[in-house]
Amino acid sequence: MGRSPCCEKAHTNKGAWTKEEDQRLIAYIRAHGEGCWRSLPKAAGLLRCGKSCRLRWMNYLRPDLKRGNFTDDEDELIIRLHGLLGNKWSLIAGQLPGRTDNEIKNYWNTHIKRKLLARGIDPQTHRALLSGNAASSGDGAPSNKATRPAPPHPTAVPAKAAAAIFAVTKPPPVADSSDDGGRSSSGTTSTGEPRCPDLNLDLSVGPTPSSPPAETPTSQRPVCLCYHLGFRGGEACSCQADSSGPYEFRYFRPLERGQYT
DNA sequence: AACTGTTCCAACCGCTCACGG
DNA sequence: ACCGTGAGCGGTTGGAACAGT
Repeated sequence: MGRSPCCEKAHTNKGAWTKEEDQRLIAYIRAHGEGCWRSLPKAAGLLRCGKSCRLRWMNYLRPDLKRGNFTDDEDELIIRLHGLLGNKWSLIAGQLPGRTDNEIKNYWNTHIKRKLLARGIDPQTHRALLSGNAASSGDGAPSNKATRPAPPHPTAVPAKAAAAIFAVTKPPPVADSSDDGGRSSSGTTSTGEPRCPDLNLDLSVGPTPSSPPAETPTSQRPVCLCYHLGFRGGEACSCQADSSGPYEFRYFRPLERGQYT
């Protein structure tokens, strides 16, 4: 049995891509678009595995990629999303336009893990580490955020549930976005620029935006995802919550390709 | 300057998922 | 319902770049 190999290994290049290979791949995708990665290498005249072409394009050559350092906002969002989703890098990347799953995964393993450990937080469970090697290390970690309690259910939600959470839904009415006082997760700064220009999420939990819950018992109310992620009290979302949880919830939607630059 | 250890990231590998026949 | 195929995902690795001695 066994799977057939994804490509003819004997005649494929491996390792770092050359500029010429990059140019060929870019030119081909510009001309024909993405799709059918298996046949792309041959069609594009590349001695590469289709998977390798896809990876190179997705992680490095795509024109909408944002290169450069992660911002503090992105850091915090990644941490919270990881607390909710676990190692679902592609889902996390879906909420960070211009960032790739591979990039986020690398960044997590090289930076954020260490950052959390310095805060005294276990990067896998998002719970406080046992005293002894805890946050007191004082290497400059922000204090407020370090003391935020871990989410109630820190382990990853099942993949399908996670995918459902991030299901693309109909965007909310435009008028709705104008009266949130710039306090949503994609709010604006005093200069009118988006405070978090890349965080235009449309995460739906429960009913779709077109059918908001009417009279729902508290225990059955849909949970605002930004609330779940810790953006509360106007920190980054305008959900109205009282001691029993959020009454209103916002729906976030990943930007369509081309909506961001 | 030379060597060694560490960090970081691009790329690979193998597995699972989704879909069409 | 089942099976085969292709796409996508997450874990891991190799090696270049950098820092320290």
